[in-house]
Amino acid sequence: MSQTVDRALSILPLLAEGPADLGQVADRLGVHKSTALRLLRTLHEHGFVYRQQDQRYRLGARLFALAQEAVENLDVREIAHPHLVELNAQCGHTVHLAVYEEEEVLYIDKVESRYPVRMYSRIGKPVAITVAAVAKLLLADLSEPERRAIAEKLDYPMYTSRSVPNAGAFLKELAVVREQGWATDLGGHEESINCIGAPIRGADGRVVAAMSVSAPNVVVTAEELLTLLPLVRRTADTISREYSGTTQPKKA
Amino acid sequence: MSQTVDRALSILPLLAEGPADLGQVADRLGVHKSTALRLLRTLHEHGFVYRQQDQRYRLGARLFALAQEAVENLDVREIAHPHLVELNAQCGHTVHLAVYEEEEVLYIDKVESRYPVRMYSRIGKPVAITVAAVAKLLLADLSEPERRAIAEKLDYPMYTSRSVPNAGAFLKELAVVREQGWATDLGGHEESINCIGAPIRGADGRVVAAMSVSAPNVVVTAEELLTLLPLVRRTADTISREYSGTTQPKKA
DNA sequence: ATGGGTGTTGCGCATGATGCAACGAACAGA
DNA sequence: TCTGTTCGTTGCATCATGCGCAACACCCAT
Repeated sequence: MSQTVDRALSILPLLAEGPADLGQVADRLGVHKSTALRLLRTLHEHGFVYRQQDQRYRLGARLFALAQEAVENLDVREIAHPHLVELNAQCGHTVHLAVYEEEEVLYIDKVESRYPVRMYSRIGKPVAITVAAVAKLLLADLSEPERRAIAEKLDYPMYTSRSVPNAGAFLKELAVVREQGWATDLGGHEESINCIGAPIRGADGRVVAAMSVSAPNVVVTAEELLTLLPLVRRTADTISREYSGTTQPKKA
Repeated sequence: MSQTVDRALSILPLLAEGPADLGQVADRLGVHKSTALRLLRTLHEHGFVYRQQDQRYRLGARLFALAQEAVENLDVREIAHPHLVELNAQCGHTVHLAVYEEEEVLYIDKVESRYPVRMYSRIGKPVAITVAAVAKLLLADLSEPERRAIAEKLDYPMYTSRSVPNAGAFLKELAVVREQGWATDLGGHEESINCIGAPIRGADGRVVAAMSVSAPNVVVTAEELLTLLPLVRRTADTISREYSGTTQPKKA
């Protein structure tokens, strides 16, 4: 791995937190100012970094453009979106779509609840991987050795008393999810929020994405939420069919 | 500028065109395969590229996550403020900046008039949503069903005889604003105060904020205020450009 | 003037990025 | 099964390149 590139790339997440001046960047990278300057200049030439009048740097438009293309390459999102909206119209709760990539689970789409009480989640943000229903669905589809490898590597923060506590419990949960074809998170992330999810599969049967419906206790109980399971699974299946059925969007 | 970083960054736009294998990347970069491999590995470690099953590389979802985070931390106010001050210096009137959030329009910045007669408004305070120019601009950008939903939910207090009286009139007004790209409030909130506003847009063209200039009749007439429209729009556009990070000018 | 805070430049040194060549794995055809 | 091709990967010797330093330029306060 290349040291120079490594440093340059480390600048980007740092700037995502907010604008920073040369000194701050150099400090956080642990390099000399002149080094940071050279890196920033290179990033700047490629449009990944923008320099505002006060000379501070922030992320540039090019990055946003690339991100746009990156997400367009995830064509599940495009196909799924209208169905997520429709599901939200039917049940009123928050709907999420997530994918697994590089040992992380990321939300890539979200339709907000119609109820005033909303949950905090951010598309593009890594998911609480040990408890979220979508994470369980995505990991459950990995091969047994992969599942084990990841399960052992993870931390198991006890967000609540009902969070998955350790690798053993997690693997057991994944086995259940794998078997039954759907997943829940009953207060494992936030005490008062329940969640049910279903997998979206590609033509080869592999899970390519997962979706979930979340709602706080104060709106519906866990049991009531579970009555939505058939609807959620039906929606996921519809998306799966459309995703694997239609022509390949790949160009020659 | 750093050669290594330069090459690494050049890979990303290349991958945006579609997945590519090691050989293709090396060729297009004009470097040896081993070099390309090292660069790709570094990009991979940072999650900027993703390796699919067939070993080909494509852009990683991490890019999307990064951009998402950056957008959230982007502070319109910070960027807009100096421009608002300058506009105030040029015209002397009160300048407002507002955003739409959770079915409310909030003032988030204000530069006071240089004239002794000031208007009452407070940063952080909800705006008179049915009449203020900034509110019209922000709501006009919502989707048609959203606009209608909100219009129906609102109250239409008759602050003055020229206040917008009902949902129908409001929706009609929003259509006009949407079409012409600017908005006014001529005595709709307080009898003697007029106001013109323009939208500030993000990289995707969506309206992220709105700004306005307000002045009482006793200082300038409505017609005189309207002569400031080009200046206001120009300022808003400048802020939009800066906010979305569009900077070609390779500074000399 | 003076000092502390920036960002910028030129330079000599050695680190670290480079291309090569050899290797391994997967595949296809004979 | 063998043989040739085409991938990705690794170790290594070479030297280009990125490195930190120190000096400089600039802006603002005092």
